[in-house]
Amino acid sequence: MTAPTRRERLRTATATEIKDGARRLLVTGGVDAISLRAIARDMGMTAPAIYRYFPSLEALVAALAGDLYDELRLRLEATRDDAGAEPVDQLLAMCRAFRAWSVAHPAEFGLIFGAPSPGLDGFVDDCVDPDHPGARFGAVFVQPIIDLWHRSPFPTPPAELLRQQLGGRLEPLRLSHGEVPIEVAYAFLSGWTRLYGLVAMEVFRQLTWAVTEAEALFELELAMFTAQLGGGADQAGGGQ
Amino acid sequence: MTAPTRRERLRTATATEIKDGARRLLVTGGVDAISLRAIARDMGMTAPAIYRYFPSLEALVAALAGDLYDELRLRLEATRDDAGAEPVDQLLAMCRAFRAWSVAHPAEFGLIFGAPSPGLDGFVDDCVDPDHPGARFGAVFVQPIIDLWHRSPFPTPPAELLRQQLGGRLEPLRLSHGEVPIEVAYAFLSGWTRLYGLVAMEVFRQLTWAVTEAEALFELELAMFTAQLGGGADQAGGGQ
DNA sequence: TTATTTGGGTGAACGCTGTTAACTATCGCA
DNA sequence: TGCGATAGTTAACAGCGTTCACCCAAATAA
Repeated sequence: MTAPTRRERLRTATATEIKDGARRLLVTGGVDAISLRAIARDMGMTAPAIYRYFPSLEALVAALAGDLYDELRLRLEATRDDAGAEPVDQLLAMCRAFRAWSVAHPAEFGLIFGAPSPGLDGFVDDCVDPDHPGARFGAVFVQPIIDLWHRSPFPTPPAELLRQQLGGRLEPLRLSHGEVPIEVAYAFLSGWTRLYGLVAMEVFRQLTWAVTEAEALFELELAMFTAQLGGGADQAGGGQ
Repeated sequence: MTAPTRRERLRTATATEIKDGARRLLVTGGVDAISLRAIARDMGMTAPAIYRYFPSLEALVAALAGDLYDELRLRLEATRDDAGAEPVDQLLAMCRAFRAWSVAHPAEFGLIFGAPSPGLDGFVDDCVDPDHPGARFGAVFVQPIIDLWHRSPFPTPPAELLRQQLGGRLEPLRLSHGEVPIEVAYAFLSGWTRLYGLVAMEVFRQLTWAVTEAEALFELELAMFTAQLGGGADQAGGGQ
């Protein structure tokens, strides 16, 4: 790991400038608005020059998606580290931070958590690799749940039932986290899908026909979830 | 409502042929692959002719989205009508049918339940209108839950808490369903977001890094949910 | 029956897009 | 000083949504 040469510094600087331009277009006009020509125009370049940095538009978008996963994960890790030692407090803070980032960045959320366009199929399917930004993000919730489980086991379906129903289907998870108690694995999957569903429906505006101010519903669900965990420290409150 | 003239018949026939072509392109190549020129080519026409039927590509995609909402809603209504008189059985059958349709039609699911592209902003925001296909679809789950609530009230958070937290924010829902008990409104929102989250994560392949065969997880969650409703008729089972 | 209006379809064109090819200038190194 | 890699250029191709002017056949009116 030697110091980067001048060439390398310029190269990564240009690459991030390209990705910044792509993100700006993503935010203002959606994923369809990301165009090599527009990015190059904003940079005072011509479009073919971008091919020195990314082999195609889709590869650029995939790289941007990876960066967004990392940005969100770093945000959640910082939130966890600031939330004290109680795992339940860490989890609550992370859930709120996840929603806050998602609501504040709907276009970015849509890119990484929405319907994968066929061009990004490769990117999303590579998630089986534990080093994939998507997998690294997903894993950020696992450790706090393990901690919580060891500190004060929360009620779950009986382990025999879980083993029978989920059994060997959790091997991808085990591959990245070693031996995770199956109750923890289930709690993670159940909780993560609930969190995702709630936030995605709000960001995608799928609830406007039924409810206004989805944040109230979010805080309510959070309170119900912690109550289900066996009554944690911070219940309800916290959301105005 | 007089009989349609010959002109009108031909017109609607051509319009549905256009939408069929659009759907075919959606399925094979994603939403980006829907192009007026490709549709027209497949029909033996030229692209500008389509403008006699739809004012723009986005309008065509919005119309297709509306049709897909209706298709899914009709499917779920048929499922409900075939599921006997017990509301809990109706709900379980509808949940399974929702997942089955979504897994079988990932591209269509992505169009109507994924990230809304800025071009479809108008379409999704119009969901506040109860006659909007999206709102009509969402409402399909409400009535069975009302029935279930009246037949055997399931445990919910106390009504005072719900009123305090959700209060007037449910007016859009009330607008389409009249006076819905607030416990029912909460149960609907909570259950629908859970169902959506689980199915969307499977269809969008957001769980591949953690679990294989998401159907097992789905059936497990379904069993947990019915248990939470106070132990229903059909528990677990049903999914191999 | 004849004249006319309407509606559906065509062809050409504009400006945009991703991508490739050939070419050029510059930077870093021996 | 000279050479090779690197980063950029221009030109071009094919495809896209969209608009315009035009045309023809079918339905309608006289």
